[in-house]
Amino acid sequence: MRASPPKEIEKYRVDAVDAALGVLQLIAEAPDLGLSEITRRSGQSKARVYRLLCSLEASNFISSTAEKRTYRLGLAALAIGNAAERQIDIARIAGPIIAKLGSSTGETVQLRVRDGRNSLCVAGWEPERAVKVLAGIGGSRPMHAGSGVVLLAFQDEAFRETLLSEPLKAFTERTCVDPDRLRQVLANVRSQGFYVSHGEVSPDLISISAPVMGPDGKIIATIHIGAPTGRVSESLLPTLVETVRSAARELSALLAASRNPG
Amino acid sequence: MRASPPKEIEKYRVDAVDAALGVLQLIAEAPDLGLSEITRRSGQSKARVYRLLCSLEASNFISSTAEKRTYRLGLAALAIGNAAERQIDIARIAGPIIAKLGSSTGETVQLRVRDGRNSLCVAGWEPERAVKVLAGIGGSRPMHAGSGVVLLAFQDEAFRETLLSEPLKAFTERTCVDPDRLRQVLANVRSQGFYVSHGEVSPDLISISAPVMGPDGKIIATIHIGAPTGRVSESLLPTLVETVRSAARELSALLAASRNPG
DNA sequence: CCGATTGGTTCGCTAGATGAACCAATGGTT
DNA sequence: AACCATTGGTTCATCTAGCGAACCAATCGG
Repeated sequence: MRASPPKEIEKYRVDAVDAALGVLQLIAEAPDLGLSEITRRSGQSKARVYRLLCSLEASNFISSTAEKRTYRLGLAALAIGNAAERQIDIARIAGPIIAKLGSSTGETVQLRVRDGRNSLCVAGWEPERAVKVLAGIGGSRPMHAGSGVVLLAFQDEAFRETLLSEPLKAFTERTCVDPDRLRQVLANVRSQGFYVSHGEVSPDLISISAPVMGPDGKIIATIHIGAPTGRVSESLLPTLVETVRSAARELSALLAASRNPG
Repeated sequence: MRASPPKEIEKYRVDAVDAALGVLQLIAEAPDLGLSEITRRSGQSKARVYRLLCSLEASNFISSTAEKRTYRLGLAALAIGNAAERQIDIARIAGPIIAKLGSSTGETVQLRVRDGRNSLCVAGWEPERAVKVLAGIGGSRPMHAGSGVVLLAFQDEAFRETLLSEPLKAFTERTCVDPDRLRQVLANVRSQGFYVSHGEVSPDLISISAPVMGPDGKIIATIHIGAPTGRVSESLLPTLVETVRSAARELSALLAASRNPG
């Protein structure tokens, strides 16, 4: 069977399916919208959106609240998500390590992977404290800020450059949006093997990230802890960095082991 | 706007979308199958399945392992699932109550709702013990066995009868598959307000379930604890039953409160 | 009381999805 | 090593199924 000639996924896509999945993701991001609003945001025709909604609803991927005629995710979406958690190696294997890192540091932990040009949180852990960072599992954002920087640092140069050549969104005034400075930062991350971010994603938030590498030397994910700046003193930092790095190494090793069964 | 005339969801369904969602669910249940096997199981034509797979993959709902040409759920599925967990009232609100019930009894907890003619686990909790029942979040099975009995007991009579009129699958030799006896059991559950199941779903497993009711008197879910039979002595049972029932009542109240905001 | 907007429905047209047939590559069997 | 069944992937003429414009009745806000 043909091994390498790249199969042409793009040219076989079924338009109706793409549109439906788009609507589904729209509803995931913005629940409780009505037909008209969904139509507007999706840029499709109303009749089409309505039909897609019917199909999605009939399969229980979405459900419409009885009277208000407004849509949100349904039970099938729940089921799919939980199946995904079991099927996706990294989410499953990382679980225990994330929990350990969390309870030993007492701070929120996130595991993020590249999803297209975004950084997506695939697993997380939250401490039982009044003040904490939200884990936001399933959340997605550009990878040029916060722990995403680590993810970006270890991508192919080509990918990095195309991403740097586009306008970069500033989340706070501390977000680095200058390509040249960012290039410097990325080089630093590559040589040091970790990254500490101060208020780049939201003010008063500090995060410490380290890369999870595959046996082929490619990056798989970033693991990081996030804490309110007040809780991370200058003296505490080095210990935390080492704790995060060792968790990242441990996860890298476990993943490598799982790929070569036996 | 028309209030009651039932909108005709069925007749607007888009075939390609239905087929795609079917394939997606197939992959959720049985990951790591190849094109041919998926084609066989879905009963569609190979070309169609291939196109659907392309669309699903392009949107990251599934991903194909590089060389083995085999498919499993992708990152978008994860993201959707986590969004669903946040959007679906019952899954979100039940979280703390489930955890409390779990840690106070030391046994696995499940919250199950009706999904079509099945009972679907929407949330769960597992103890940190060597021997325990699996939570199986996202799992689905017929509702005539185990805690599903409670779900069935409080459905409309019409629904109950149509379900009873069909052949009932026996999971173990203790599963009740006789319509008449089952009718008796259901009546009992309705009058007592709880149900204790011994090895109906799998041997050596006991479960104690109570219904979560809506303000309209309709059933919303069942909450139950599941334990190895050996850990539940005759003398312990009454206390456990009361603990489960009170958790169910608490959840019912919380849900009622959330529906009438303010 | 009115105009704007909502969710839902109809219908004729044709773009686009469809399935049968085909291909090359692979792997187990003899 | 020659075989055959099976795999993942591709093509193309056919015709159906999805399409959007237009429409409807029910609400809502003012």
